[in-house]
Amino acid sequence: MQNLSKNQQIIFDLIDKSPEPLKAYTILYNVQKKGIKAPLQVYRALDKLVEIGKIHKIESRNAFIACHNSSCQVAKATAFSICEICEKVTEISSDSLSKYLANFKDKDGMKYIKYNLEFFGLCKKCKVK
Amino acid sequence: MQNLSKNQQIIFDLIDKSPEPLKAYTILYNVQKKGIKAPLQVYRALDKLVEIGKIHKIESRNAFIACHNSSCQVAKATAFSICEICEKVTEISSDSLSKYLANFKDKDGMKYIKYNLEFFGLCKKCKVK
DNA sequence: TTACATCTTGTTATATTATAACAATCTAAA
DNA sequence: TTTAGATTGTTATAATATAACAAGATGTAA
Repeated sequence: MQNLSKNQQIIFDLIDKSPEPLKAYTILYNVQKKGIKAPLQVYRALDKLVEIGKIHKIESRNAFIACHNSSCQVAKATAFSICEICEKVTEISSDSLSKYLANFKDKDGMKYIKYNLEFFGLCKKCKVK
Repeated sequence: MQNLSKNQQIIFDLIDKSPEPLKAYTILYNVQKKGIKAPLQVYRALDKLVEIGKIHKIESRNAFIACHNSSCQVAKATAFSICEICEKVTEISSDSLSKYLANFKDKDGMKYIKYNLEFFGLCKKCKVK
């Protein structure tokens, strides 16, 4: 558990308090007043935060959310549900799912400790409408 | 099962015969001699091909591969293994996996018919080296 | 067969996402 | 305290993707 650098902390705080995934350039616009001026400064912090498991990238959306699941910090094994209407993203913490996927063997008998799963559908709210 | 349009067919043929996922601009360079000159022509064909299930997008790589698994054409439920060294991508066709994921319920009891799963690791060849 | 809707194409321009390259500064451990 | 590694700052550019508009092709139902 290492300490975050200045830029990493600024960017993590922003993502952590956001109710929705943030895109790199949205982050940039929001931290310019804190002295972070260039895309690369944002991407470098994002890379590091992803690497140490503090945030995850939602690949299908090119956006980033904070991790609230202590177990995936090591494993880089992530699962999300994404609402196709309101774009709400929720990290899934299911022991059964993570166990199933960690033990899954492909046809060559290969196992994977690293994966990313994105479920798509409608969230509760959008389903009702 | 609809017929493909001219551009869709050209682009599908290229992806289908490629041993590896292709990126949009790689596709563009390879079909310019066939009269497809602009990115948008490529992206439109790709969108359609993804929509009808003839190809899949590898989200973490921004690349496209042909589908060889008839069942996902309808379901849009996809799973891949990706080698982190050689970038080889293989579509996973596992009844057990697809059944598990199709029946998976999140903590709200929600099921998802649509998902994308990307496993990361080393392929057989790269593991040996 | 016509008329209509829908899909597809072509084209230019631009938006969005991400990295290269180089130099300086900070930080923590030996 | 020195030194390796991490972090920062900066400019430029690469890579990925969409907007907007006009025209042509296609099929389908009256």
